[in-house]
Order: sequence, then structure tokens, then C-alpha cells
Amino acid sequence: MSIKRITDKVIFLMGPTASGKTELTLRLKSKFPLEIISVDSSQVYRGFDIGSAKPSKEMLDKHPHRLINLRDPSESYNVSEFIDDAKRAISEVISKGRVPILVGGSMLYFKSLLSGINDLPKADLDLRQIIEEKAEKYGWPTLHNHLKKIDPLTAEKLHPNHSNRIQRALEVYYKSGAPLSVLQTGINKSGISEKYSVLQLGLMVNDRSVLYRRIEERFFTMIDHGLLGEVKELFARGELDLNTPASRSVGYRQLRDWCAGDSDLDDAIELGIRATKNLAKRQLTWLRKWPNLQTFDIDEEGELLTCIDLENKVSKLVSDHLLL
RNA sequence: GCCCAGAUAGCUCAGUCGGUAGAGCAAAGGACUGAAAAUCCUUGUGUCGGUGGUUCGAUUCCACCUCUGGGCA
Repeated sequence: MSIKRITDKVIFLMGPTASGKTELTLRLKSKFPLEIISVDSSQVYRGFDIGSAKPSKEMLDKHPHRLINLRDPSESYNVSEFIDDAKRAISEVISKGRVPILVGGSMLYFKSLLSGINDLPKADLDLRQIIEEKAEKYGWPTLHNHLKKIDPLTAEKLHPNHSNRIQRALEVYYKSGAPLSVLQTGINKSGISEKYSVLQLGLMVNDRSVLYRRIEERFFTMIDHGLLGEVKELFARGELDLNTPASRSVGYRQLRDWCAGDSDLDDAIELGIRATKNLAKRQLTWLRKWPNLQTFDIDEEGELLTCIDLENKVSKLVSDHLLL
């Protein structure tokens, strides 16, 4: 076991949406030589600002976040690109003698960055389109059956209705000629856990209704801050095309329907809030089974981590981690 | 005051030609390798508005009552 220097230290701060990650990060940043790297699949899109809870311009000037505003909404971003970008960002920060803190709620990104993924063919929109059309005609269970013949191992793991993943498995096979399950035993794009000592912090909630209330309040705050205008503008520019990952973001998707005249505003808002709650629930499902996670519960009053006591606990861990 | 239509799961509703009921959404739990804020899986005992009547048996038919829409006065 080798003693690691400060140049090997990385911090993860994970938590569901609206759990107070940003606030805690800023507090830690005032005490330690940290630089922020965002782990957020929606904040990478330019123009998706208010609704993705992206920090304001002023805050970004003062506290730069890496891996934000990397793409136009018409483009797409993915886990693989994230891993490359995040690794580069981490080594840049470390080379400046500072400590990278990766903050966000995209749990697949965290997991893949930590443990690595396999080298696989990248997405092919045309091919996906073709598969999609077949599915509309024959149904996903039929395509699942087809997958059984070319990649029984993967098919076995997938439910016959699991559209996206059946589609991906077929895509991989058509592109590479090799079954996904075979490629997944190949050479990994390595994760950072081998290279760095990673302190993994997770914000959890005992009482989910506290988080849900916060989500509701925050949605209306976003509207006060101009969310509707932001969505209208994106819609007018044609950047809420449902085929792009950006436009499927929670909140934007529901308000898009309102812009398109498919629903009235109150319904869209309610659906947006619900979708955000569902997201938070899924994020917590990841964290519950996350190995080596230091978890902190938000307090009963909904004060979240503004509470000095919890802030100190986290600070202690960070401080220990940086000294070891 | 009269007429009509409703009253069924947290919400919107379907249904039972009379044998105590089911979808979607929500909620809860879970999965997760290039769309991941995505996508998918599992879980449904509810005085079927109240009281009576008919019936072996009523949430289902009948009467009255209460409430909610809409119309007429």
C-alpha cells in the first residue's frame, strides 16, 4: 500500500437534484484548494440554463465549473465523451496543485468514470432511426427475440420492452459485427479508481417529502427567474426537437409541450415537477447501493447542508482525505 | 324549486347483461456500459357517496337522501 500525495486526491460529491450540492461545494471551496468539475448531463448544453439549475454567469465567473456549456442543444453528449473530458479536467486541476471536486447528479457518469467502461462503437443516429422504425412496426419484443439470436447473453439480461437498451445492443452488433456481450469482456477504458484516491460523498434524504417540497419550490423559483422565456426561446429556435438528448431533460420536455400547444401551462408545470421528483428518486436508487459512499442526510427541517454541523462533518472528511 | 348528468384506488376514468372490480398517472421498490434529467421492470382490499327496498346474493336494479357539474325557472 503506497502513501498517496495530494496530487492523487479526487473528491466526488453526488446527490439528487435540489439536494443542495452547489451550496455545499461553495462552502468547501472556501476552505480547501478545490476546483469544480460538473457531472451533469444537462448542464453541458448551452442555453439550458435556468431549467437545468446551472449556476449563474456571475457565479461561474467567480467559481468556474468545468464541463458546463460544452455542446449546442442540437448536438449530443455521452458517457464516453464525459470520461475523456473528466479525466483531462482532473489532471489539469491536479497539475495546478489543486484538488478536483466532481459535483453532480448524473450517476452513470460518476460510475463509469470511477470504474471505466468498454470500448464500444459510438451511437449512430441513422441506424437508431432504422431500428426505431422496425420497433414501431413489429414491437420491441420482436426485436428482443431477434437479439436473442445474435447476442443471447445480452438478451437474457434485458426485458423485452426495454427499448433503449435493445436498440443499443442491436446497434453495437450492426456496427461492429460483434455482440455487445463479447465486446464488454474486451479492453476497458479504464476508470480513475486505479489512479486516484477518491473520496465519495453522497447527499441522501431520510424523509423524501422534504426533498420533494424543495423540488416544487425550486421549480417555481425557476419560473420566477425566467424559465418560461428560456424554454420559449429554445423552442422558437427549434432546439427542443424531441430527438435530441437535451430536449428530453426534465422540465424542458414538459414545457415544450406547452409551447407546442399540446398542454396548458398548469399541467405542464405539474408534470415537470413530477418528472423532477421521479428523477430524484432514481438518483437515490443509485446512491443507496453505492459502495464506499460517505452519506449525509439532509436534516428534518429541510435545512439541507446549510446546517453548520453537517458542513463540519463533511469538512472533516475532506480534510482527512487530503492529509492522508 | 324543477329537469338532466355524475358520484368507483391519492388523481383522471373504465367496468360489472346482479356473483364484492381494473387501466393510465401518482406513490413505493428495483435495474442501469456512448440518449442516462434517458429507458425499462415489479407492487393495486378500494366502506364501488349514504340509507332503505327487491333478490339466495346489490357496487351493479328501484326509491329516497347528500354532494358536484350543466340546463330551466
